[in-house]
Amino acid sequence: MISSARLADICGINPAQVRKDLTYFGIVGVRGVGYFVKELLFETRKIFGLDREWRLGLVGVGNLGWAILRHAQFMSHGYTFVVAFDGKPNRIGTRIGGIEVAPLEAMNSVVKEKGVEIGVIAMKPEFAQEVADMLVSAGVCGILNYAPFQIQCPAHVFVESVDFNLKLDILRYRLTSARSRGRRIRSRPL
Amino acid sequence: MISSARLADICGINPAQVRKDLTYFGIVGVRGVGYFVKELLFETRKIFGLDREWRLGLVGVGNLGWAILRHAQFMSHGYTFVVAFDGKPNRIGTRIGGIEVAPLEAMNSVVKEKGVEIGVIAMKPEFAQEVADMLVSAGVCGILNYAPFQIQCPAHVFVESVDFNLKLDILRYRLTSARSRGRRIRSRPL
DNA sequence: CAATGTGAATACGTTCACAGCC
DNA sequence: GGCTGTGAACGTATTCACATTG
Repeated sequence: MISSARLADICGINPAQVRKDLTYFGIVGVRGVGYFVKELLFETRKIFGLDREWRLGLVGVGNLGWAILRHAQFMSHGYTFVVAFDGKPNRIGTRIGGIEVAPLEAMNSVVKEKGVEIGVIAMKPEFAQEVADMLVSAGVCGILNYAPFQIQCPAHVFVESVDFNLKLDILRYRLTSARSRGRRIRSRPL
Repeated sequence: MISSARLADICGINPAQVRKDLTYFGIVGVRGVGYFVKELLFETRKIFGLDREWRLGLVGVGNLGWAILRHAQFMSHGYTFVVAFDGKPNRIGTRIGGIEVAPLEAMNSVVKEKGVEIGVIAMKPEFAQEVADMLVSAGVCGILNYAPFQIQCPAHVFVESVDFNLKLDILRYRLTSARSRGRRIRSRPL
């Protein structure tokens, strides 16, 4: 068993928050004791869709594509890359990490055939929208976009974009504001 | 000039929000007219530390490291990679995109010599902490961590981690909750 | 007793609305 | 007239506090 206090401590949040969140998802504990770890794991995995394997298709097998696949193999949790697509002829037909590299033109049929549910875009930004359109018309229900381009999709397709620069921006902001704060304190100690 | 209404429209938020945020940073507009675009750009760039070049050092020149460098070259905004480090002997001494690859052991001296301010970790998770410690003792003031490992650093060093899986988790959560919501609606139309 | 479940209290972020100014 | 700057109003998220229960 585990208490909300311990969970909160691990996450660095308030115990009441943990309890509120868990009840929101219908997870109840035992008064005076805590929550069943096993139930907690089972339910949270279900909530995040980890109770089944999602079928992913990679688009673009450059450096980034490779890195994503490696990462996926390292910590595969609830998803599998079932196919990869690329535009470069010399890459077609090769296999990376046991996954077949198919031509972009074959996307429509291959997505249906292999049952790809989520498309992962790792292309140059100039092709991102084009590739997204192809994925949508091929019938994926979600897109994970790693290209530095704001892609546009119909409402029924869920899109999440990974911005490589966002965290760097945050870091620079925090570094600059920390410095100017320091300066201000020195000159005007409130 | 540009109005808060137009800025809000572009960002998909409320005009009052834009004005509140801008005044927070001391940016004031002209009543009845709007904000000076030039001033806005100048000030916001300053806020995000884009008014100068940050000197970055890459640690790990595998697929991910390459992808990060490529990305940086593509949209270089306020930062430059001045050096790369790697543990593999066959990579040392080579140059990737005009940047020298130095051995990990040389980090302490090279970071000081080249004036590296932010270290970018693109190593396997098992080496992430070790490399972070090296960067800290070499004197970087910030770390951008791409490895799937929660690194621990002293308080004076700012750390931001890029989680490759977070957005995929969100996507799966949204997809599952959308489906169960749909199911519920069909069986119990409220 | 110890820790949950939850209404009440509080804090916070967002939006409204309008006086003030160009 | 039009748009800013901002106090007040509002809504939502977080935290408190305590009755409740195994």
